[in-house]
Amino acid sequence: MSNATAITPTRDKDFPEWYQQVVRAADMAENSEVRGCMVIKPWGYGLWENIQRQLDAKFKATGHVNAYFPLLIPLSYLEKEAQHAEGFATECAVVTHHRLEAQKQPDGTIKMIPTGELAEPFVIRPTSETIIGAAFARWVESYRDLPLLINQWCNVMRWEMRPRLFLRTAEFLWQEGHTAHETAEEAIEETRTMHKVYEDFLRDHLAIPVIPGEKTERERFPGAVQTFTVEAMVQDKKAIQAGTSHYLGQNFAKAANIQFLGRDNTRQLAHTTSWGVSTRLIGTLIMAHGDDDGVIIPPRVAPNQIVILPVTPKPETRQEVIDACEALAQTLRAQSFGGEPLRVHVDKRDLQGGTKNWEWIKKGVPMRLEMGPRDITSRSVAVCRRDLGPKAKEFVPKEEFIQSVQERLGEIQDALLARAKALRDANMKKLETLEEFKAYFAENSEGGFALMNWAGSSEDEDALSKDLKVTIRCIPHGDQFAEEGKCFLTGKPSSRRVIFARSY
RNA sequence: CGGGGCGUAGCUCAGCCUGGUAGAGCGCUUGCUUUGGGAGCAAGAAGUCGUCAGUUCGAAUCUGGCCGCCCCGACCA
Repeated sequence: MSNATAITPTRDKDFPEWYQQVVRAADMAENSEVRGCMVIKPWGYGLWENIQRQLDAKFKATGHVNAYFPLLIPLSYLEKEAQHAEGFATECAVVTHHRLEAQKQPDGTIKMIPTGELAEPFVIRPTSETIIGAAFARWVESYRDLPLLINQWCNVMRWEMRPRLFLRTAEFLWQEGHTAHETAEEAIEETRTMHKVYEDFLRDHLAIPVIPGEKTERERFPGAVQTFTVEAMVQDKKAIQAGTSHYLGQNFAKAANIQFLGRDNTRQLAHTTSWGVSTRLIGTLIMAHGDDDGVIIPPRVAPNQIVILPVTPKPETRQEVIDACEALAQTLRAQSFGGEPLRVHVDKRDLQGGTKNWEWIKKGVPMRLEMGPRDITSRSVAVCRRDLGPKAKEFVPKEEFIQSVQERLGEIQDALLARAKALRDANMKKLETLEEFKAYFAENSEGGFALMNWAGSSEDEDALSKDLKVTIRCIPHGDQFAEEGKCFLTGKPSSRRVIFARSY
């Protein structure tokens, strides 16, 4: 093959199409016969399992426990919180029947006809605030029952108009944390804690730098009092919301009647929160780190961190090479990275070396090792780092490699974070006027994160969104965004810059 | 839900305008050659041309209904 890159088109040529091709080339997922629903293949699911396990440990460390709630939500539950109901109304799958009747057709085939209409339809959960709220109402009687700190790993369904693998599918996997607290302060504290957990996880595990901040009213979760978000920038300079945590006030407690007898012997409504990340993280990771040869997975979450490719030019030495590779794999598996045993795979398939090599490049394995007869003799391995070019290869004495493997994986992890951070910082710009703003987000311009002093209304936001397809991604936390100035649209005084960007 | 396009082998598509029941590339299988490398040559397997109906001696090709998918908008973790 003479292709300069493994993926066509390249990122520059057509980013959305590149994304689709990368997912396919990495064999992570495919569209299924069910509209909007994907099949997550082992390589993609393995990544999800690692994300899941590592995040779960962080949830446990912050005092949460896992539980599981029904997939189906009584329609009436959704009617209890008006804003929430409206927010999800247009994307709900509804279950109306509970049995089928087989009808024989004249041509001998069978048609299944739904019968047994339900008195009250169920909605397939788009999120579980309402049904978990109902459980909380039963579980909470006294302030002594609080806080309630629950997480659930599950699938949810939102009937999206335009699905895209990992980024927006009708069914997706996620975790949703739901907590109930005695006071507003404590609930807000919980919301901020989880917001921080997401920020840390994205940075330290996925090597994605994010900007933590708060959503404006317009972008807020339906029914929430405050929504916090971590916003990432991907390589086409668009923003993607990578995780959210919501302070729900007493809105859902009121709707579900989560009441407790307080320390002062009066009945009070609980303050609740919810927070979640989804398989969208995988899409974010791909768009943040991928290159024109495919995905690049940060070592901490890679299904395999190291793949060993036996080089077997002659049949008579094949077994010897494979044995040596297996032995090396065993040695490496005894080592750890990020607190977990190294995940090492020996690719013994009887395929051409180049084919296997490119396959793992496209899948984004952080490190590839090649070992052949000559390397056995010289007691060395050929080391290829995925974050460097496909041809970059370093011959390292085997013992030295074993000794330095942690450090080497750490370097890749760090390099990916540094690269993503450099991209984001280079595409974040303070602008002052509406003219500059319009030019920044003009049809053919690159765009990015525009940092703007802002004091506009939701209606102003709406207008900008319709006009330029740009929204306020967040009101960022942190001193570097605090700045006295005038709103670029309304001229009103503003003490903080917000982030505008096009988004996924 | 509006506006446009498309449904032909596992994948990407040609053929349709000018009706005569199927083709290419990639992938797959086998063999030979090659190989520190996504190689070459040869042979082979694989499609009731989305679906239902109409026109016709005859339909992938013309006409209509239905279903599905893709792109552009509104919605979105």
